[in-house]
Amino acid sequence: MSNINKSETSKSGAYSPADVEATLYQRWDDAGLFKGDPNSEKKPYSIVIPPPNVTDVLHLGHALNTTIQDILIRRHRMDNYETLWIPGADHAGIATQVVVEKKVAAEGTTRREMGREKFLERTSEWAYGNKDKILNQLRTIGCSCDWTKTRFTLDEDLSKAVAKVFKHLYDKGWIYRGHRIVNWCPSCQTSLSDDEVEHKDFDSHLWYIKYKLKGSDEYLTVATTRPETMLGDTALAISPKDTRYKKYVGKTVILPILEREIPIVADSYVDPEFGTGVVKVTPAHDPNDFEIGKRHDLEEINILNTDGSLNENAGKFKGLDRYECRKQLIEELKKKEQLEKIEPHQLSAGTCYRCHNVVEPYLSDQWFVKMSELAVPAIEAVKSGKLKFHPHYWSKTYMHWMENIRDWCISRQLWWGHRIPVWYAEDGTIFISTTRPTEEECPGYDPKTLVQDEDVLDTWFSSWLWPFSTMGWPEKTPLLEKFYPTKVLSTGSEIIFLWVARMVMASYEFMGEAPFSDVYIHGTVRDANGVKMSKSLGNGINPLEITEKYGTDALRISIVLATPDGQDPWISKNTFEIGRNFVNKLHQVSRFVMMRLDGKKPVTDHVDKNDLVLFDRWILSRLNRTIEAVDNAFDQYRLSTASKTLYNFVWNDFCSWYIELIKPDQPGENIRTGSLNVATYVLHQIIRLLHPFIPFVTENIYLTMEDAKENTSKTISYGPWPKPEEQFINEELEKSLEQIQAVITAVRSVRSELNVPPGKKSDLYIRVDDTAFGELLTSHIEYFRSLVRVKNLFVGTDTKKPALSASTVISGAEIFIPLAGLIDVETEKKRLEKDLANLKTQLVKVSKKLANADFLSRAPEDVIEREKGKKTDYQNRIEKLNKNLEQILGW
RNA sequence: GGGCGGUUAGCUCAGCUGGUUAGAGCACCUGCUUUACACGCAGGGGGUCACUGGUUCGAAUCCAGUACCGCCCA
Repeated sequence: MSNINKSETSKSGAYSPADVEATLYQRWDDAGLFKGDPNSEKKPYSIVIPPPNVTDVLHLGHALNTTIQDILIRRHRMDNYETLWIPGADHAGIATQVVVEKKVAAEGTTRREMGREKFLERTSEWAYGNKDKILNQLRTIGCSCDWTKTRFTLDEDLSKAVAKVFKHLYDKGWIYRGHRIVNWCPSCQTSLSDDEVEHKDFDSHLWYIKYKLKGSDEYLTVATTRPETMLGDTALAISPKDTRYKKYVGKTVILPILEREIPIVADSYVDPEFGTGVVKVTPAHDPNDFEIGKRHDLEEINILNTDGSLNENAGKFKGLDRYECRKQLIEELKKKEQLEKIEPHQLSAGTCYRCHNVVEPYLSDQWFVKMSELAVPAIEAVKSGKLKFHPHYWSKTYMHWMENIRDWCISRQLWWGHRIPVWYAEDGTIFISTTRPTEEECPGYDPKTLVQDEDVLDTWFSSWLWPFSTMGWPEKTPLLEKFYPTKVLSTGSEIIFLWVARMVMASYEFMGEAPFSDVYIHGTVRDANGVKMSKSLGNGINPLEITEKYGTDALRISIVLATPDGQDPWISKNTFEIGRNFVNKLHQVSRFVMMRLDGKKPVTDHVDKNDLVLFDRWILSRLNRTIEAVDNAFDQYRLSTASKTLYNFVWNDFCSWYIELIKPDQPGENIRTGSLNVATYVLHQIIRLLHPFIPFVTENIYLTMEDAKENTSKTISYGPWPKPEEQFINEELEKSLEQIQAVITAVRSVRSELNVPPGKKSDLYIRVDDTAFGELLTSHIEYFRSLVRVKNLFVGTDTKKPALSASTVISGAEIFIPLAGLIDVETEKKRLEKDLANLKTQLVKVSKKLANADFLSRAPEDVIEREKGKKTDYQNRIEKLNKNLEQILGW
């Protein structure tokens, strides 16, 4: 013990996690502790990690999310479950390609110049390197993932799953190619699904443009938020109900600048209240206009290149960026007096979730998944309670999305990802295959003439299979057999649609059941001012710096303590002090216990019920209540509550009360053997309960207690997980202890307020209301003598108040401390008057209640009794205080 | 526009089935080299529970509305 503690305790005496953590992690990993065994007889408990994307570096959000998962995994590993936590990463098509394209650009080349193959080589190199980096960072925060099962969405097995799923859905008619308006990111130069678009509000304008009627001086004014799209206008539209414009339907106007003749149509989509009631119709650049165009058989004119610049259909604006075009076009309209006015306007526009540029509605041919039928079992799963969200209200968000589900655009105009397994013959016939079809696979066609789709699939099209593709599906693997479905998915609310919902749908379609029974949604990490932490704002905290400064355990417990169940945590750098302090406290108290054991083998698995004093029975009662509360919190996925419960038990009940009470009066004396055994037992239970939260310090204490630092087969990781034992819970006994605590606190308070030097001891006179309280005190004074600095204790129902003594009144007793020469009459008087005023307020309250006939007739009996008891107690104490005050005034 | 959260001490949060003298941590004030821990110990100050109504013998807690903050969807 002693030499071990030297290495882990710095000069100041504080715990030094750096000396412990890396070694223990290595030890666990080497021992194969994290491996999930599909042949095990134990009940399974599995989790798949929400794969961080390969462009990520570890941030506090990951730390929170993975700590939660590790807590759940470790808790169940201790509780005799066969646990499996599958780690991995996803290839993040858009994000990764953007990163690598930037690097390539810095070298003066482009992906097109490099060619597909070379560019992908380059991307792989970077992505695989970064993937290993971030997964290694998870080890630093103690994650007990089964690293032998690390998966990546582009792995061969997972790619097979993707291809199989594509073919299955295509054959079912649920994957189709559509000519549609999609969200186009001109910066990433790819389509996006609806869920990858983030809507943001912008201060913008409404431009009112005049369209001249053909062969007339009259004109119609149109209000638009995107004036440049007028270059693609192929009609104007009005509401059929709008009498103002009815007469114009069927006539034509001249499109300003391009001078194209376009018709005026009536369509019920038009809101007569918005703008002027006349809208321009641009079928190729607005989803609603696209629908109007279909209804009226309008031409679709695409005016944009893929990079957001104007194409040849824009006339003289060709080649200009969309926003430069807007500027010049407005100037031109002004010159031509075809701009009526400009009004300020709040605009909500979609932006790309990867690069945050404004996306353009863009007409193109893309692959879609039909979602309506996939959603059916996924909706039912939540309705029937097979799938539960924690906190439960997130199920409403999920349901709303599911019930209004729209088809999913899954093709991306990228190179990094799963290439769409579609081959086209010259006549448009389609064959599905990841590799060039063989002659048998395309009868009647020459395989050599087939051309594969250029595009790749949305990354989420591979991650929606994650819970089973990582376990080897479509093969029937032992892993799937043992560990599927998983138990719980832990994630933030922002990917409920993108990922969680889709996993549920895919799992029902391909596995026939939900991928997990519980979804744990944790908060989003914010800085000290409540602003979301983000790379772009630079307000993030690097978890690795925290582990260096405070230790991994401190990072973990702090972040869990700081994250309210179901809410967003606000975290600053000194948030982590709470965890550091707690970890140190635990280390210190275990050091104390070990020192007192003085080399004796500790009893850790039971207590001798025949050798217990009041305090021992009390801490056992508190311990078992704590175990119950912690289990209860775990059942409800309230990890913050669980951690706080343990924090309070350890710091207050165990350290501040129990240990202090069993400490011998004199430094040299031994602790009573029975109590020392209880302390050891309780400490052992504590480190078990805390191990999921702070695995390192608890394992370190365990190994020290077991004297097993050199024995690598020993570990706390396999439990047993403490179970509550009803027999130890005793409310009466807890009440007795509360009475003793009340006396101790009252004496301390008096001494402190009167500035009695802590070293000065005094006698203590206590006049009790009943003899039971008196006996409780006299029989236990030896245990708390040093806590109240008492020389001689005098207790009785008729104990006299000694001269010149301070007094204080608690429920059931009057306490006198003779302090001649230390009492200032004014101070003492003020103290008593303050107490008196307090009690009088309470008495008024309770008296009023008891004077209320309605209360007496309607409130339950026990409540009335309680109130009566309070009244008597207050009156009692007030009377005593008054007497003491009178006496003081006589001094 | 629709939906979902939130509003309790200076700050971050508990307070779950209505009855508590409304709690904790941090911060603040006082004292302390007390036999593990100053990353500590002991004591103390600090709150009209956002607002307005309602239900009830009784509301921080339940209901309705209002205001403000945040998120999601359109």
